[in-house]
Amino acid sequence: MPSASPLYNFSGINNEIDCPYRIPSIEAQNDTRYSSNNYDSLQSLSAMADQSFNGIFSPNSPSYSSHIPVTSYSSSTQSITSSPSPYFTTSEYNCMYNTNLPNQRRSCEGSSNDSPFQTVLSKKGFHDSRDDVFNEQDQLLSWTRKHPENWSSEEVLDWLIYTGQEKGLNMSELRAEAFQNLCGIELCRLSIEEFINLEPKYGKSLYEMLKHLLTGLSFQKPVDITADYQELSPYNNGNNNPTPSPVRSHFGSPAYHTMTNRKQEHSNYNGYNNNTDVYWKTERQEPMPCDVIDIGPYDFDVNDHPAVPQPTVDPCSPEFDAFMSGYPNTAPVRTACCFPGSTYPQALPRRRPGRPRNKSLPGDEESRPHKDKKAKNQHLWEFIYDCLINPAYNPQFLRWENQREGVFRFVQSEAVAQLWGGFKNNENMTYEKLSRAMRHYYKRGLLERVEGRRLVYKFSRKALDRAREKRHITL
DNA sequence: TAAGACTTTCCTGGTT
DNA sequence: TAACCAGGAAAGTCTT
Repeated sequence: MPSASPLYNFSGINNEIDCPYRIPSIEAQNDTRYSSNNYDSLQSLSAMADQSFNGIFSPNSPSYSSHIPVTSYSSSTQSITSSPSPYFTTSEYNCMYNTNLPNQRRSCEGSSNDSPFQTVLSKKGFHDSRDDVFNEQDQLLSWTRKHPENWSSEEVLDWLIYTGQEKGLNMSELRAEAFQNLCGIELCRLSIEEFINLEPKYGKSLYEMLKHLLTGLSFQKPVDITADYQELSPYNNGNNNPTPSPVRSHFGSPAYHTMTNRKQEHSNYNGYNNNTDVYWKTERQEPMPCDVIDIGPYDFDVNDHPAVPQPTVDPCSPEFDAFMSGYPNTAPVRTACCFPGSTYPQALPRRRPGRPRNKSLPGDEESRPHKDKKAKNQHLWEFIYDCLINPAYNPQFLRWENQREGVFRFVQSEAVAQLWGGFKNNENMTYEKLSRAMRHYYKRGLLERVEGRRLVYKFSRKALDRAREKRHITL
């Protein structure tokens, strides 16, 4: 089985499939200029890594620098090592920075070729592609945009490496591989003793840093979820912020409207407000005025959480068994965020299917994310069905109205659209578009109209039979 | 290589 | 007014 991350290769150690369906944020595009919530990024980041990035991470830095930790795994020592140059700029991305000396730039001529440590860039063969660089950055820093409980096993490692570097741990001694089979929720549930057991030398420090990180987080109030949800949410720390979800606040306007306006908004935006709370109360969605990879904000809300204990699928039911069958050796909580057969998208050059966006729209070329990853080959209606039988998404995002008859309802239509968009590597997906695709199924006899009911659809018998047969579900 | 399937995007117009 | 629904049209990828 391949390693969970192409960046970490622990030979001989089993990795498990991680959560493939994640709501991508608007800033999960090729850069992370789209800051996105009320989480005080700089404060929490400093809690995790008290080294200052000084000018390098200054949001208003005119250098337009982007930074990315660079790590590699040594097959000979079975340990992860960090490049002495864990950062590079995208404007000069053949130049390297020293994490321990954040302001000290190394020679631009000094590539990693002289180093036993492999860099991201060297892994990519020094593609002269800014897009690839951004994608890689986004991949390595994706953990910064989620609650730790939402981290995939890759992101656990990303956090581990990043934190180890920033805390100045001896990375050659850090047993990162011991954590590689843990997803975020499992990591968060580890006791200090278990941390130490996994990593005798640094386990205590890592545990404390994780707890520090967790206690520094603030969470957003769900938009469509009931008060019960609030109470159930493990993130409800009594400090719910009424700030609308950045993800959902983005949903309100059609994509073309966003595209149309973004460039203008961008051009009008005169500075990044470090007070992310204020930033999000203004519901700004435009990019920050520089290409800084902002490792601070967590791009998630409580709705993007796999452990919400509201399953409607009876754990004893055949559906649940079918759902779980793809993960024979994993715990329910973990498998609840996974889908059988799903893997992380491969970074293959490819155009996104469908009609190209109107190039005449202002700002299109700049705001349009680069979708170069291969989308999974699954049909939308099957995706919807899978979500419906997944307690991680039902009833949080969509739910059965009549499971036997195949009638279901979108609870958070835009969130489902974002899930679908994430699945297809298309961050521009909206419910508008998803619903259009759904309506095509009427003609094909896979969906039947449910008159007079908004957000309610019905699988045809044909679709139900096909889906249930494929998943060995009997009702 | 072609054709059909499928999805995405854009759009207009209508309803709630 | 916003959100949703309906469906035509175009254009792309994917599968066979």
